[in-house]
Amino acid sequence: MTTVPLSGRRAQAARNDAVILDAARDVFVADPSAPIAAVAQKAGVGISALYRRYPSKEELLAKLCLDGLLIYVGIAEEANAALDAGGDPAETFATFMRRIVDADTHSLTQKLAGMFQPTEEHRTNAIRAGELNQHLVERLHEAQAVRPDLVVADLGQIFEMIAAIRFGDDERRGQLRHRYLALVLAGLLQPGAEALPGPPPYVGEFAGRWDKTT
Amino acid sequence: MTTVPLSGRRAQAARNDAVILDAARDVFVADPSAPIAAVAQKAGVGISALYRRYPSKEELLAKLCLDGLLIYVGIAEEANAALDAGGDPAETFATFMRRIVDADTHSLTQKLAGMFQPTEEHRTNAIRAGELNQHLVERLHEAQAVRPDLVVADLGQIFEMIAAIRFGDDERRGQLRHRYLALVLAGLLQPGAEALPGPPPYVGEFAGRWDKTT
DNA sequence: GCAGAGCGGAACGATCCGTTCCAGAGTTGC
DNA sequence: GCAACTCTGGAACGGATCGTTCCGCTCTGC
Repeated sequence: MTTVPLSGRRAQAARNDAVILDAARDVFVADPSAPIAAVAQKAGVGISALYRRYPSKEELLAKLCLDGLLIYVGIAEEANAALDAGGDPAETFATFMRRIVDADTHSLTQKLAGMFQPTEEHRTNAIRAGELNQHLVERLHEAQAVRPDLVVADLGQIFEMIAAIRFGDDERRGQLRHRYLALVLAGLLQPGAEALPGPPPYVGEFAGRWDKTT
Repeated sequence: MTTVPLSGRRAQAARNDAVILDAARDVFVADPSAPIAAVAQKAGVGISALYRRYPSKEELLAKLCLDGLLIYVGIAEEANAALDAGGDPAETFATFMRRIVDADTHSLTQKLAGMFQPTEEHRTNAIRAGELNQHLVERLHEAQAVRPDLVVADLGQIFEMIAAIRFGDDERRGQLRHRYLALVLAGLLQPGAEALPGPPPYVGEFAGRWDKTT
């Protein structure tokens, strides 16, 4: 980030950097298999402006996904820090879930996984995210803030469920997602609840998502 | 259904009727935009066998969707009947939800809506389903079996969330869906719960889904 | 004024998919 | 036993979509 005010073509180019990335995020969050032309149109630029910055669609998706991972890791770190600092477990957990849902990192990470060759950076951050999740769930169990059969892999499935609410514009979708997140949390924050049916998911079940299929 | 054992080409044709419909249901439930060749392959027949029975992909989808609607209506009618007969509200409701999830009618109705021109039969059954939902929710509120801010349109969103769990084979997917349905029900079956945040969905919000877009 | 960075969008080639078509195999009526 | 017919598998066709390339233009920095 430079504070020097750029002018003319350079300024437009610098603005386009951000505009294109924003448009790409919006478009691919709404539809992971959207054509690249849709991104250009949403950004209000030509296709050349895209290919000048990213050598291929795959690299653009990889960038978006990595951004999503980093956002997730950041929020998860803050939640863990808050817990370790003695914050109220239930409230900290609820805030964590709300922040992840608002950032819609699930649509940037899990939904985009498999559409590009993951880099080492993707892998390390995905592992880091897993560690943070595990730490978080352990703390919640220690504090007996959640139902005893909550498992790390449940988090991903819950985000997947919430992300499936795709109705309406940004604001309405956010409202509805918060509604159902609150409903799920109401089921989750019951330390004395009896066990949910069936074997729980385990993290390894979902690892295959990152394999590029085509 | 005839009890006369058919032989030769007729028998094969009769068998293919069922085989094709089963394959189509499996394929399109797994991926609503799957190519028709995938159905033929899954059914183990040629493409001709499909086009002999349905004049176009659209009509096949319309048939599957109508079947799904009828299944939904049937299950909803039984739930309402059980309630009117004095069955336990919470248990009847849970059973209703479980049966819908198992039948996966959401993947046959909502997910397929918009991919074909709906017929009058689709419309009347969709309306009927809405009436049954409304009646069901009213009974549940009268019995104070569920949280007071549960709304008819919540049912559809919940089915949408559960249907978003698409992992693994049939059995594993069923297990996981039951797990998260149980979690949601745990949040739902709380007559004294405080209100969920944000304005609730209303049925009209989702009506646009049935419009054919292409 | 000019070299070149940055851009818009047409054009290209590959892929996918719904539908049609045809030749052959099995079945039925006579 | 043979012609007519039904049903089938799958190749072939035509249209649509989409990632990528390419060309000509504009504007800027010097």
